[in-house]
Amino acid sequence: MKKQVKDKRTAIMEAALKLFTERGFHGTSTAQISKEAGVATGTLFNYFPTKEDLINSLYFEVKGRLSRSMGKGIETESTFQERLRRLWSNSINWGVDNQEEFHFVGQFCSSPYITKYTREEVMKEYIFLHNLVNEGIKTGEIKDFSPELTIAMFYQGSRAVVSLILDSNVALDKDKLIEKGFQIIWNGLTNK
Amino acid sequence: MKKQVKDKRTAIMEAALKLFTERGFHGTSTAQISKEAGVATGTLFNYFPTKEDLINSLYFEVKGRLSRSMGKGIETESTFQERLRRLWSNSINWGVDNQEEFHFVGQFCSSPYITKYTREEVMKEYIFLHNLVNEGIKTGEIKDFSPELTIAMFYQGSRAVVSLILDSNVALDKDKLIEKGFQIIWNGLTNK
DNA sequence: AAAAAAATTGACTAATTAGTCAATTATAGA
DNA sequence: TCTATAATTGACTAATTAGTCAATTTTTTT
Repeated sequence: MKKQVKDKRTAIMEAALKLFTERGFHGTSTAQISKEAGVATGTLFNYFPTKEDLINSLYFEVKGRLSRSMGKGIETESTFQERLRRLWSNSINWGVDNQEEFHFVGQFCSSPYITKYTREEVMKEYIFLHNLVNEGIKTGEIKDFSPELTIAMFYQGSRAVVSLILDSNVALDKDKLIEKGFQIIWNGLTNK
Repeated sequence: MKKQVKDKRTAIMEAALKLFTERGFHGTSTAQISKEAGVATGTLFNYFPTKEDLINSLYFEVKGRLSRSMGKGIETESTFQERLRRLWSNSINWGVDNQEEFHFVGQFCSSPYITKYTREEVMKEYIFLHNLVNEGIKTGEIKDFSPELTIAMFYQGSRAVVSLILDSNVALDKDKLIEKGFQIIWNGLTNK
């Protein structure tokens, strides 16, 4: 008895996420995805006209989830530093709690299958990050490096910490590592 | 008239680098690689028993080139800060000057085609980096975060700067960006 | 120069691919 | 209930795939 499929579109995306991450884009056939999702091969093409559409939709969806996780609760923080720290820990915790998504993004963010259009649409979901950084620069809380540089260092830094936590086989203190990473970024962006 | 192929193995690797980066691993056929390299399909399998062997050899080779570029000239620098700065600019300049390699590494560093063995062999090429960081920690020049965290933040930070330089369509001052990036990392790792 | 060894070739194969479409089943509106 | 519309199915196809191997060419050794 197959597990009941509530929403076939979702089932297809979940199957694709798993298989693309495991075996790559062309390494995964549409037949495999359909089978894993519990639908017929034709059904996949009802929801996604091509395999490339599927991975682009998936990429957009996953990056959207990340951006929403990142922003969770920042409005409750009172200082700029606390807001940035929250953003930092949110990012890292998302990666640790959603390994499949984390690796998927890492594998496909610079892959040729993701179109320029998708990349641009994804960018729009991260405007709040730009706003926050600009605010910090304006109030002088962080130094005036270019906002793009600041964001890129912040984002890649957070990915570095997630990889470190995931790759490590010894049980290390996750929260301590998150805080240490934040110290590096915060000290780097401010300058006492 | 085909351009003369001095070394077929090299030609195959160069072709594979270009095509894998452009179209992904399974998106590139061995026939395409052979054609691009100017050899017969059978020749490829003389040098690399399987397609997976080819990409693993290529990954090892490219990461090796990066590590050698990174280390270039550090022995001539007199202070720890200058050695780290040199490492930083070497990394970034390598990425900017070798875009294909840079994107290849980004695309395949967390891909399922690269074996655990290859990853471990690659790691060995970066021991000098660990040594340098440990030296800096021991002499107190940088703060005692874990060496792994330090290296991960440093490496991902340098990749962030390369991406920023490559993605930017406006002509921005590369050297200024490299120096700004270094300030962030240096301020982050020390704490005045 | 002749013989032996090594490198190179490309036609070939069995398996797999993304995507189609006519037929079937499920859903919704009257 | 009956009808119309929408969703789902899976057998099918033309193209492509990684890898093989007997024959040929090139290089090395004597």
